[in-house]
Amino acid sequence: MPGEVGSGLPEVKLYNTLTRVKEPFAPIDPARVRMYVCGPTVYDLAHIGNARPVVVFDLLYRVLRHFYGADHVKYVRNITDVDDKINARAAREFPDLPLNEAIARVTFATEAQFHDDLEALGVLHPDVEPRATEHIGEMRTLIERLVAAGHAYVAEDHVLFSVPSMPDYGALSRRPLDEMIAGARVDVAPYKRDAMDFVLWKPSSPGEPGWPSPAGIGPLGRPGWHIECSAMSWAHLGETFDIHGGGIDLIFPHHENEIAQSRCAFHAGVMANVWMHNGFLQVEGEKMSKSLGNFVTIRDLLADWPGDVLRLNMLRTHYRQPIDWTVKGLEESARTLEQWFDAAAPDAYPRPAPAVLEALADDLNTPKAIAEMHALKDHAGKKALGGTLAFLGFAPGPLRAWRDARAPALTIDAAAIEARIAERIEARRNRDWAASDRIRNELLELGVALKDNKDGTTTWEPAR
RNA sequence: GGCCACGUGGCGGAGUGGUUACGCAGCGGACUGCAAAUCCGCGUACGGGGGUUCGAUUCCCUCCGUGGCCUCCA
Repeated sequence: MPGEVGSGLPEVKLYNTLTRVKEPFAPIDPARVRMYVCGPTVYDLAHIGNARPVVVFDLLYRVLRHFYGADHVKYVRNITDVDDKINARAAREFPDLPLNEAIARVTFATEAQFHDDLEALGVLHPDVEPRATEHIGEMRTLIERLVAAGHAYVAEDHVLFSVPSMPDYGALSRRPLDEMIAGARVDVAPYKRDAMDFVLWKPSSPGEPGWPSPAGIGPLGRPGWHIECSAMSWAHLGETFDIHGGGIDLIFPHHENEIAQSRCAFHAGVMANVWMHNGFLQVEGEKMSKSLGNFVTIRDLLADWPGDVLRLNMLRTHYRQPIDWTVKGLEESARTLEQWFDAAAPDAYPRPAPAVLEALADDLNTPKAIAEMHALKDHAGKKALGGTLAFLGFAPGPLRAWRDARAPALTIDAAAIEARIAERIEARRNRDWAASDRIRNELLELGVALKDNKDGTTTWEPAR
């Protein structure tokens, strides 16, 4: 069994937000490693910040598959397709359509865009990609259980989770309840028994998406924000599973509330054993926001860069650190990737070099892994580098196509270049350096860079 | 206001209680008619102030700065 002592594989260690410590990863069942990652709410084009968890947890997925076997890891990443932001966008975008039809258009189109983006980023498909609207039944079941157990109550056709009913609420975000209440800046809905209580289910007005409500509520309703992840992880991974991931901003309230719902519904001590959170992303040193005008979608970036460059740029920073997304960084990433592909042996199997794997096993230390890849390039590790690149999901084709497309169009054809080179070789033979340099400069003006090789030949390539 | 992160050399970015990160840029050398490319080599660092310690960039306190969460958010 991979991972056991003596197998030669390093131990997988992961930083756990629950304990705030890096700990050895021990799956509940090594034959069935289970991971859930919060996917997008499909109301708008995904931005580069959305890409971070996708890329990071794709890498973790690859590492886990390597350690435990591809058939022994189950990765679930959901699509949240019921949400008031979706409703608002749909009403704005398609004011003449019935709301439900407008919503279907928004979610369908956004999900398709998201999948296109991820395709270009080269991430693997999760094993299951459930949609929230396909799991309304599980949500109702969870809510019924919570009401029956006294962890939730009905008020004005809403169902609310009773936070005080859970003594250790707040363990993930480490927020003592009294402090949260003291710092609360929101108006508390009058039907809440406690300011911290959150919505599990709410009534829908006519025209809004609605489903039969739980807990004896008459009007149709729709789920609150957090219940869908409890329902989908339960449906596909069970009551308790190994890893739950997402962006650091989801720690509170989203993940805290997921934990509350799932643990109280199942009377379980844990929902997931390991909670992992990727850090935030800034753009050119500033917070990304629509008002600042620096809101960068994945689609925008893919217009200028191959997906692999975006991937590498994402992984140059450790996943828990903040990352500053810059054009300069992208240029450096592109150059690094080009060097690797130029050096790597092309026919290698997709498998990580041991030193790279060791770095990745240590809480996805990608900067260390990248350093090890540079070492492979420099020494007798060209085949291992190729295998590592393939393991990480990098393929040379798109980068080469991008590089070719990016080079300025040559206004001179290859035969003419060769003729000029021959001319220059003749000039050099005659020690006519002025003529030689003139030809070289003229060609450079035309976008052709000459290289005088040690064997006396001269070759050319498009100037960068 | 409350809570939580982060602050490493020109830039990006790991890591560690005492010894090389790594990459980019820069500098020097080799090669070259001169370059380019390539190869070899080199440098500068751990936000400020206290404390613990034989010794701290690494632990503790504090201050400053940046960012995040507390409301939708990856």
